[in-house]
Amino acid sequence: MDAELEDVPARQKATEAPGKRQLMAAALRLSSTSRSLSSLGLRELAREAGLNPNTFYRHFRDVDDLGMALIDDISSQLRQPLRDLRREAAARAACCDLLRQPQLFGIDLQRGRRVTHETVQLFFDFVDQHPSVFIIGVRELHGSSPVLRQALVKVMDEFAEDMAIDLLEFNLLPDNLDQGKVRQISALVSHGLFNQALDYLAQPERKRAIRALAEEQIIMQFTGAAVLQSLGLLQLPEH
Amino acid sequence: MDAELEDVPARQKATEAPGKRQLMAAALRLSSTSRSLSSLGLRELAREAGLNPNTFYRHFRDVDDLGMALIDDISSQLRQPLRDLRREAAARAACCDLLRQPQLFGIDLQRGRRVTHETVQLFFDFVDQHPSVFIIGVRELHGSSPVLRQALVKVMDEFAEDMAIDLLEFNLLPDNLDQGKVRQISALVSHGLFNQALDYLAQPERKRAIRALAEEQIIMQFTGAAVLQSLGLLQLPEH
DNA sequence: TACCAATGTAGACGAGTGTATACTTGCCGG
DNA sequence: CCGGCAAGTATACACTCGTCTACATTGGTA
Repeated sequence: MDAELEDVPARQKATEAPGKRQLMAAALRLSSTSRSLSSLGLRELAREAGLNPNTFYRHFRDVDDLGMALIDDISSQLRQPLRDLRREAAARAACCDLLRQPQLFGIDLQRGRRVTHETVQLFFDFVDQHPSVFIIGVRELHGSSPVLRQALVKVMDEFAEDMAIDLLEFNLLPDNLDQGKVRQISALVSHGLFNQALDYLAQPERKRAIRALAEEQIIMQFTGAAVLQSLGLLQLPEH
Repeated sequence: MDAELEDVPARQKATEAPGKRQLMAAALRLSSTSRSLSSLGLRELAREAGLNPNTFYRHFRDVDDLGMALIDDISSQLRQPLRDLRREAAARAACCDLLRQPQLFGIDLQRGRRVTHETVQLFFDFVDQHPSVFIIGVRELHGSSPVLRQALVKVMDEFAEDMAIDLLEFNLLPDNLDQGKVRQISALVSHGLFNQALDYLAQPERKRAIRALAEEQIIMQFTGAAVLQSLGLLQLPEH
């Protein structure tokens, strides 16, 4: 296959057909209000996009196919920015601790709390800026279409993997916590974050509370893992 | 194969027309495979139930109405059994500890691990016996219909509330952990359990691994909460 | 210039859908 | 025995849907 088509600086080169983009945007619009992706109709999408129904066939096989394209788009839109976010958060939180703080079971609670705070704030800011993306993402992650579900699981795993890498690189965890465990916790934390993003968007009046809650849960999860690990009470992760 | 909506123990005898139950069973059957509840059609349901399309109107206003009825049914089918399960687990796990074990930050880890193990095993056994119920439950919890979503959030909250009550009653948590905190953790744990139930059903080959994972996550969450609480590092729960 | 591939449009077909009106059947209190 | 009532049935209508075949408009290229 041709891998040379991908290095184009303008990302959307491959998906540049106006109609295609209009259809994908229409899908985003329609399903972010109160519909599931797989319940969208061919003609409905075309109508929303202001196009002829048959135009759909020029770009997609069926609605699931469009869903996959949408998820690919979402994934590449989210992964790098979120990663940059986390690095920025870590940098910002680490700027002012020149000396190691008191440790508890190998964990530096103050530093952990600071970087968690920054990460969570930036994450939810990001959610605020891309609401529909998160809405469909979480919807279809638990949805009825196996293909979309699997694709989104992959996106989430990548997100968790990135987080694990950063955690290891920035030495945010006690040394004795092995790598598999870090991945497991990262997956747990990212699942939690994404799920809470839905509540966050659905209940604007509780936004501050949900942010605080998310922070606390993350702290709890890492603390629990660190304590149990340092006591040798964690089982080996079975893949 | 699916005998989940079978015998009615004279609970809601007055409101049970044969056709109504057939329609609800049909909805459960159709949506547990690969459909979302709100995407089901009037005639489709009637066909599956072997009834005339118009019979639907005798019992429901629209598909969401049927969804609500289904959720009510599910709720009353799940709540008490799950509660009994948890009590049984606590009793079974407590039968053999006459003396208090060594405590860490106010938490009795061995006892906690035991009761967690029993609870998780019984929970997943229950999931094995009522697969479709959990599939639709979790699907629609993150689904696109606001009414169904809200109804299921209520079901989950009740489940978490029951769990919190049991936790307090059985003294499974350190005394310094205040009641609001217990509720919060219970909600977290129950959300986690229900979500993992989906993975559990979707990947039968990983059943054992998922059970172990769930156990461990629960232990982690409670440990983290207890440690942070005893260090006075938890914020007050808002709301 | 002429070709051609990609994109978008037009109209039509059959199947499926939600819903309204009208009919049949079984049951239960007077 | 009767009349009402709930549950289920039959038929019909207007509409949307996915899909098919055929046609129009580009822009690049041989």
